[in-house]
Amino acid sequence: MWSTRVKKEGSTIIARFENLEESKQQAIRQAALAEFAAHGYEKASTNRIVKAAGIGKGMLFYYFTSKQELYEYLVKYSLEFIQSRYLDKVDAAERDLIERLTQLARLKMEAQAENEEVFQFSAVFLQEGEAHLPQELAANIEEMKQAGYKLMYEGIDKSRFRKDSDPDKVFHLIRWSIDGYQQELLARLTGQKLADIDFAPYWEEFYAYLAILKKSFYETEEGSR
Amino acid sequence: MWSTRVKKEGSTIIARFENLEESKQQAIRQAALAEFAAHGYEKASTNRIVKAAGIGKGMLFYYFTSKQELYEYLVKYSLEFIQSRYLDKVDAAERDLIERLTQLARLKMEAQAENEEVFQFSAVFLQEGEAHLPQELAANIEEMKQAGYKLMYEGIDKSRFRKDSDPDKVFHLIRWSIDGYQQELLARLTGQKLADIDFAPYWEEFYAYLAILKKSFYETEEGSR
DNA sequence: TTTAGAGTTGACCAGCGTGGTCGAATGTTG
DNA sequence: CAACATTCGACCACGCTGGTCAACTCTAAA
Repeated sequence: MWSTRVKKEGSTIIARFENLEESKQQAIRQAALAEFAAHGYEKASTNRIVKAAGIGKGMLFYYFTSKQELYEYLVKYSLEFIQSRYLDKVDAAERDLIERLTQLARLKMEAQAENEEVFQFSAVFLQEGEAHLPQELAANIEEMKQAGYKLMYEGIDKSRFRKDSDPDKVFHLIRWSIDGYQQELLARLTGQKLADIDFAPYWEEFYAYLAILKKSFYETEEGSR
Repeated sequence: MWSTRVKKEGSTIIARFENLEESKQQAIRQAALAEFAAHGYEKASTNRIVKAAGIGKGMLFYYFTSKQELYEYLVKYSLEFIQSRYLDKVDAAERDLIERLTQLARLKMEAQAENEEVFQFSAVFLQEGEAHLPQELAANIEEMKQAGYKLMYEGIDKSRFRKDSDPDKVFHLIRWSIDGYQQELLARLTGQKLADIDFAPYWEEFYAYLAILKKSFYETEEGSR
């Protein structure tokens, strides 16, 4: 049936994995992502991965030739996930800083609720750097970093900020404030499954903070007064 | 000479360590702090510690009966260090939030420059929780957490904030802003020895941010206008 | 000079967890 | 039936673990 790719000459061993039912792929991926996220490359254990994934040891090395290849696959997968489920959704035409950051926060939250492990794992491979990775993948990581950077810093209309202060500094103060709220919220929510949480009350709280930020850092609309 | 404590009945094995020359104690302590900070309790290696400290394997277990005891000693040491070199120096009578946070930031920076490893290690044992620790020490950790919390949240005069916004929210926004600057500065400075850095320009930059915060979040002094 | 004992070393130990292999068992397909 | 893909976990060699200990040096008192 779907065995075409496997039978062909030049089929990669990894194709065996990609032709698995999605639910099984997902189980293995999540187990592996969580393991690497928790321990980093060197100290991650393939034994713990297979146990958590509910498969025999042999299968992991039937799907992937080595721990290394598994890791590379996960990096590639995470990169694609973050790009398509998060970065691509951002409207770069939004020139208002608070609107932009709110969008970033909301989309990231949604993507994170969809697959928490990917984001935890990405923190690991961003920190571990090029070690254990072919240069091509390392370049892809750098690209994604750049893309994220642009989404955060580029095309913002700083003329809306209060005129009596350095707009670059105001920019950062707003960014830090929103980051701070996000971080603290995430800390408050540790232990719970993100996907199960009703975020409505938190968004309300968040908007109250934004209102204060606008009042404090934006030029008032009514000229003098 | 200083062998009195060792010869006495009831002398602890750890006294051998405490009677060493300070420089040697320091070498061992720093090596161990760095190792535990980098790897956590379980994955920290006593072999790497002795190598980094420049002593033979045997000596570590001559000074400390076990890895566990070494860990407990380091926790105790770090607690005392942070208390005496940081928390105790804070002037809790300062009721202005920005002044208080500035003080906190400055004192923490100074203490961190004095012994970076202690702070990195403290992040580890705060996260690892009570595991590997006698309840008495765990209680001490909790005390220090509380003390830190009070220094950050207690006795602040929120009446100075702009009247048109929820003072608790303004409080947090200011806190996040200052935290954000501190974190970003620390990130910018990774790799350099904190102790070697001339912080003067950074403090200047910091004060520029504070001026904006005051202008934006504090009630203006000149009544109406 | 002898000697007791503190200080110091690193080879060594049993044990465990590692990434990876493989023969055998079990589908699945023709 | 045969051919082949899939699945398993016992097994392997190995590296590193926390901890021990016989041997050695150093110091200082007798």
